Amino acid sequence: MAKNEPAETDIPRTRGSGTQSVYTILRREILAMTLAPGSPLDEVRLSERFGMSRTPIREALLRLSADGLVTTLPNRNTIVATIDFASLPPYFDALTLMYRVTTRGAAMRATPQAMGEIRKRQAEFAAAVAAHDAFAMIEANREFHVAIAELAGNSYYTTFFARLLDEGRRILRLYYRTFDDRLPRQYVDEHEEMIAAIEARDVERSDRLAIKHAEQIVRQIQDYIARDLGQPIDLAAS
Amino acid sequence: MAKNEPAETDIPRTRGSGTQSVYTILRREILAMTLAPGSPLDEVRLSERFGMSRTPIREALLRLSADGLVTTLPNRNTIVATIDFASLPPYFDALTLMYRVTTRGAAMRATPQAMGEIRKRQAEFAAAVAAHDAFAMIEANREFHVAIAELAGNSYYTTFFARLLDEGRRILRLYYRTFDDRLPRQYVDEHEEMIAAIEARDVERSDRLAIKHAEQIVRQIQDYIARDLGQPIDLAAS
DNA sequence: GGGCTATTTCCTGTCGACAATATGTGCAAT
DNA sequence: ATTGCACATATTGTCGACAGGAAATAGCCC
Repeated sequence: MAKNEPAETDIPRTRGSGTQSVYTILRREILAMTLAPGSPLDEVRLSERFGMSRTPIREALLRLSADGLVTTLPNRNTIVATIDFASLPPYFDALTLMYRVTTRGAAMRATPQAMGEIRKRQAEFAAAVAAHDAFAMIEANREFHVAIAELAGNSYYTTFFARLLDEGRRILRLYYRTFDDRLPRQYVDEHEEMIAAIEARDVERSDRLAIKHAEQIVRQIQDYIARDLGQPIDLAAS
Repeated sequence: MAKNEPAETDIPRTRGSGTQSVYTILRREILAMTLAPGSPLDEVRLSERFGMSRTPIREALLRLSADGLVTTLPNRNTIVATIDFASLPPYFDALTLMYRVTTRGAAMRATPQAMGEIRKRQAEFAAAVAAHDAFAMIEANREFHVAIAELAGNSYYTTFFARLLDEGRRILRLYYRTFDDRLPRQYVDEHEEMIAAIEARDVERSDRLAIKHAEQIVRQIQDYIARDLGQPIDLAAS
């Protein structure tokens, strides 16, 4: 890399936007796995990259740390949070529960006009699947479920669920990396069923669909992990 | 206040402990309602109080902001987060759900030695009730339920639940302020029942007790709010 | 040559200062 | 008296610099 690499933004940014933009960019890169888990995040290097002082960088890292996306090693450095496969079963439990609670809640409060946002997200999801764009699909999936959670109208659930879904984005990214373009049309159909059940205000059916949807995802990822861990380890590489 | 008020700590603190201690102290004061909701938190004044520069103060405030305990008004100041009574119903929903999930989970994984921590917390809770110490009781109650959540072994639930319980501490503080020393022995008994059900690994009974316990708390606080809002407002005070 | 210790180096934690912005205040005009 | 604008003030957002710790390196003793 050249010595005087121009910073990411040379236009003088507005006051207060520094932390925000760094946070948003790093967050996106972490979730997209552009920044691999465990990668060191050097404050000085980041400040050079973004063309600002270390202070806004530090604040962005602090926010990421609160989100659980990075780990701060005191007096040493900050690294991208690693993915702990041991805690996947609890993760799936929590995810399933939130799928259920938010879908049930949405079914209880569904109104015709409130379905618009959800349908829009579903359309984006379907488009991403059709375009074989795994990244866009994962993002649209998150937005779809968050939209349902917002309809349910409990901000505690929405916040917690959004966090779980974000954490899951990295795992899904690992998962879909293995079969790049064969994205599951099945999820699109399941989403459609959920929309129908919510719109019909059928709470119990929504609940069953949420469970089914969650089980689907959990099973697929567990299969992937089992397959992956079953593969012979290349001892020579160490 | 004197001009050269000595700072809270004059001993030179160890590197990295600045942010941590400020965070801990402010957090405690906010949860104990020593710092009233809406109180302004001035960085300069805090830096004078704690005898350190604004930087560690800012980082502590940032962490509190991530916890939802303070609200940052951009380019203006930071205030202690207000209590939004409108969002109490969703809060109670979430709290009840987490009571249930963690108690069920604990009942599924109960082992004789794992009950020790829970019993210890319950003893502290009972002692606080006997001593008519509302603050200690609220804190012990939180620790009791977090201990159950930890036995359940799902860190996602534990984290979320702990956050909910913390947020509830301020509401409970409002509540118990009204009848200072008449602390409900009833909760002690309910806790005992829960311990027994968990130890017996009776999941369904644990669940029922969790629901009952949650309903109890919700009802009492709702009564309190209804009573409070029903009281005539002293217009002269404005 | 190997293990222990001193030194160096890199990076973070903290500091004081400056710049930008929002609120409050005073004045003038209607 | 009230509204609008300019100014003053207070508080945050950002910066560059320095100091303290931990890992990496070099030196020393065996």
